[in-house]
Amino acid sequence: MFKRFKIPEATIGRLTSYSRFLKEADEKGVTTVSSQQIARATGVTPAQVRKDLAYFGEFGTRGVGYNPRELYNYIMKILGLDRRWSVAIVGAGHLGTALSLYKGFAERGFDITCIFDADPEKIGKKIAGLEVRSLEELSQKVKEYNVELGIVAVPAAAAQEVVDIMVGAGIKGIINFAPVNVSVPEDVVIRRVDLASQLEYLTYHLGETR
Amino acid sequence: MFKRFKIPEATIGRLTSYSRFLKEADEKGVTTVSSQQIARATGVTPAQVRKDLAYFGEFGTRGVGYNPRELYNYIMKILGLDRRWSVAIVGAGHLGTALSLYKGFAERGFDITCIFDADPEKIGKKIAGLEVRSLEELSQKVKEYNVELGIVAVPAAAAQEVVDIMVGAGIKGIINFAPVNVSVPEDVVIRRVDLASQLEYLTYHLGETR
DNA sequence: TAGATTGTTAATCGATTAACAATC
DNA sequence: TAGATTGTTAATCGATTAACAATC
Repeated sequence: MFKRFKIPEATIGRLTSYSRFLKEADEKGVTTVSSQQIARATGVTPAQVRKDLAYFGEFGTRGVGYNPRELYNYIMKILGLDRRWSVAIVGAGHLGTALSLYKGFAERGFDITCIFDADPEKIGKKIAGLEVRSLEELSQKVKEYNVELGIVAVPAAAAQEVVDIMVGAGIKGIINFAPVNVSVPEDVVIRRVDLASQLEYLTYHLGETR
Repeated sequence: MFKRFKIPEATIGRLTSYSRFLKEADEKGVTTVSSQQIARATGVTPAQVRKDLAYFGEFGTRGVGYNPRELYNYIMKILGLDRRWSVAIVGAGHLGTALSLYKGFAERGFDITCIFDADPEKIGKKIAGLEVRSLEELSQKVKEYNVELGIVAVPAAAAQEVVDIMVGAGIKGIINFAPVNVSVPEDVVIRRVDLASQLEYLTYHLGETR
């Protein structure tokens, strides 16, 4: 879309944090921000900010700075967040339930529209106003709700099978919370979030300072 | 501890995945693995594997390879996982509850030993066999249970205050699930896990392929 | 010894930072 | 115009990969 050449993965993460600062600035009524202000607020260098933005276009005015609202809108467009996304969660256990109820998703444009589980005990129950459905219904509901993104919150042993079903139904982007790597076709984007690994980073760094 | 010079952050993440492969190999009774086998299993180059290990020492035998059990043990030591860690969770909402019940932590040596919440409605309830306690008790319980790591699963507005209490009690490593950046003293390691950002990476990459 | 694989150095690649011309 | 700040190029820094001597 915007991508003309290879963009560092880290740039995308930084754009997210720039956008949060810009939104706040706009809400405060600020009409101009400099790369230095963005940099200070997000903990990077001003050159980094300008370089990150330069990958996608020219959004500022020399000698002046950036308009926070305009730049925010550009970044949201770059990140694909200038519209809402329909998301399915598979796994209605504790984690799946917690994620279904998490308000932060809707705030960033992600609507949890359906929840699935394999356990007959859970099917039919309501979470966040949504009925938990069987995996057999997934394909149909994905079409019905225009689901494009999925979240996997099932045990490791079930993850690959669940992902296959999701991919088969046409889901194009998946977050995997199961502690196992799963494979997907080339055109599907998958990202694994490993909860235990997060703690492992801490213990390594604590050992380091000893 | 092992660190003699600066080690790439990515190396630490890769060590984690090497360790998982090595454990499996050992359990299968394999007595020798090569850097090439480790590389294939974890999706990196053999040179990368050897380089990552070289930061910490010499663990293989030239012409032969590595002993999976030995190398696993070395890596666990490097990561600070050659012992168990006591972890406190603050926030007994849906996410805090899900994390308290998550079995994957104990498997990697992390024992959730106490759970705290500010809400009087939740205090006294039991989650995963543990009583939810008030924040006033945090400092005392941290000492009692030798807590060194903490997980923050509270709303954004409460996160900084909660982190301050944790740091005051002597907790040295924190995972923050609240959607806000919090500050800590230099000697405390903090890592933020932003759930909505995970989905934002997907939408960017989906836009890219359009 | 011949074959294999490590540990390490040198080459390459990529990302960040510094510097500055363009321009408001 | 003078001062400020962008967009971009060049310099630097750091991480990955390739190559190979050491050695089992």
